[in-house]
Amino acid sequence: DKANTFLSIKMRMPDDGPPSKKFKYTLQHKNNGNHVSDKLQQERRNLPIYPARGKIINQIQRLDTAILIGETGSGKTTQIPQYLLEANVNKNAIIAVTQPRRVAAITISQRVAEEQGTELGQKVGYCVRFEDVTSENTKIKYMTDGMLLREAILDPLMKRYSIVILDEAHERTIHTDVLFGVVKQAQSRRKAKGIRPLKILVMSATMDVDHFSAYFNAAPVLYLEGRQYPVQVFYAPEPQSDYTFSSIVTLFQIHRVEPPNKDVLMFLTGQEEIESAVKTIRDITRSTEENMAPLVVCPLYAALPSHAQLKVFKPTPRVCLYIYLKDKKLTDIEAITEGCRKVIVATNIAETSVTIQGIKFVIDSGVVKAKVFNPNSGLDLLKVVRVSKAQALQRTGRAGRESAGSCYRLYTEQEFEQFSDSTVPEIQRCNLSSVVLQLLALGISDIVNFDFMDKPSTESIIAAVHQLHNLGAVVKETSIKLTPVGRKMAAFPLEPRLGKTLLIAKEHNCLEEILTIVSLLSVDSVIVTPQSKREEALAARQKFVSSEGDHVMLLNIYKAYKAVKGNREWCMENFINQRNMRTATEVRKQLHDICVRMDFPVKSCGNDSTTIRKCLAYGFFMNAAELQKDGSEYTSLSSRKTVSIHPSSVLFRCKPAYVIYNELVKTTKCYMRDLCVVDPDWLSEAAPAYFKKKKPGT
DNA sequence: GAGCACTGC
Repeated sequence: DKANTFLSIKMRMPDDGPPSKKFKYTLQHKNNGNHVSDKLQQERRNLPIYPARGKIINQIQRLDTAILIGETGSGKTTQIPQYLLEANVNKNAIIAVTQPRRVAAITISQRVAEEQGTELGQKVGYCVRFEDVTSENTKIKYMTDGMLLREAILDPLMKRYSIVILDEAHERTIHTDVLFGVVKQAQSRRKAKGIRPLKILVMSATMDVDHFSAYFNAAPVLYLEGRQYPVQVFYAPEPQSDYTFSSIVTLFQIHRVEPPNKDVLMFLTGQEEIESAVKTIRDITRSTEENMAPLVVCPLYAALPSHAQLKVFKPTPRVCLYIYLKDKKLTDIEAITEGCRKVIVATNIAETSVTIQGIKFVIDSGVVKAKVFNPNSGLDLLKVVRVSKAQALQRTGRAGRESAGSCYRLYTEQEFEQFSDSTVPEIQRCNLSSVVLQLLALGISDIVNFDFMDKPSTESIIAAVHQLHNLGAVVKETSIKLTPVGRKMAAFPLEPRLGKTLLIAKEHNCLEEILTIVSLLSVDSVIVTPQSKREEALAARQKFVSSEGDHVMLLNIYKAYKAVKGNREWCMENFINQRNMRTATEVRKQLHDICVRMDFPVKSCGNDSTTIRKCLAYGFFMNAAELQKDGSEYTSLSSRKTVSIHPSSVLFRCKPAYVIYNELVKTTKCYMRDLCVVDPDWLSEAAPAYFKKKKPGT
């Protein structure tokens, strides 16, 4: 019945006109087959960045550090490394170009290799986790920011690079933020030591230029012009109480008046909300009496199976003519026959990670689901919050990538003015234990005074150091120092607790099993429980269940998965997410290789699950809880807070006296997720000092 | 008896 009111929102233009000049043309990457060079070279010369080529080279030639502002797609990411290479600004050494995402590093390097007329992995290559496609001939190396950071642990001066380009710096990923300080330090140390100079190029699409420049010792800023398409912005005339409803209303408002070949991108917050909106939209199109063009509705979020994600990229099909022929004029039909409309209902995955062709309309709810971290409680909380102005702008820009478009903001202009300018950098929002461990491994001991562009709070740094201290990774002398244990932990791409658990497993000769468990804990859940087939899923899972907890069950699942060689049908039948299982297998292989390199004997303890649980207790003693006297709930041993067993755990409805858990999530209650039954004696053995006041089980 | 934004090593 809500559907009948869908003209209730009237949009109006902002007083000062659309902020459309911000949005620029996007380079379309096409594979041109065999006759590469001439056509590709011509395409390169046609890019808006091309006329600025000489100037850019000159500037970078004489500068140590430069900041380059240009919208995504101005061609800067593909062209600038090539310009520098062609003018040999890199002096025959390697140019590193970082990207926040794997897929970007891979696809961009493919394109650049093509433009250079070389095989990928030769002059141009890429390096991301699990994949190193470079050789000794590689001069331009695209890589994830996290990869360069990990390399820096082995070589803090980054000696193999003469130029480091930090691309998409405005995204402020935790890795880019740490790299800012690390490259700056490498540059000045190399200068002091008389080693070949290191040039730093920071590329960003941000408006926050002054902040970047000030941080890099007033580095000059180069601006890039690009082609642009205007996006008209509309605001809601009054605050909206139900953004999902308003989004759907707006969609149909667009759908009734606009030519149907123009697709719509709608931003909502999460899987459940998206699926319900998709259903509502489909129901309305089915039940309406109006002659509307058909709508193809596609949900899009990261957890969606990849085959369903691919639907988004399919060209929108031609329209079913018969719907319109009966009472429409021919002129109307012409407009309609260009295609029916596709509407994509997405999370913020469509802001940066996924680019869809043909979007002319964006509907922005103005909200996003974000992780909020509280350093005092150590609790992560997933909350629906307002987007930042920068994020809203990013969403708006998605409407103008190929031609002019429109963006409907489901908030008033006054509300927009209240949004924060930019999203709080990740480094100020999350648990820092991994970052602190990495910085210490890089030889940086004074973390509180490290040269961050935006400092994380002192409390969160102290909390991280504290955790590392409890794990025996650091000692506090005159300064904070990494112990041999901490040094080994830093070698693994794992959060510190999991890294420590591996080291313990080595001592207990059960690395074989713990490698599996740790890998499964560090990827997204491999267990699927669809609402519609809940009973079926639980029945299928029954054969893996263990009374000792979720970790042992995960191990059982992995063994069964390996026994059928990762068979797809088996995964379907057993409600196992094959994609995440494959990732876990890759993680395991990587961790295994590191163990071998470090001369760790990878031994199996067979079916001795007690040893496995003991290792987990030794590594996770900070995440332990005891059953309360009345047997109803648990008390966390570290914070003395009341916590409960998450209903997804195999231990739900069981009442073991002591458990350790992988993580705590706060929703309606404080829930422990991924639990393992432990003996209280193991906890006090693991950390006698930690449990000095009260020994568990006494 | 609950509910899982998005990346990355």
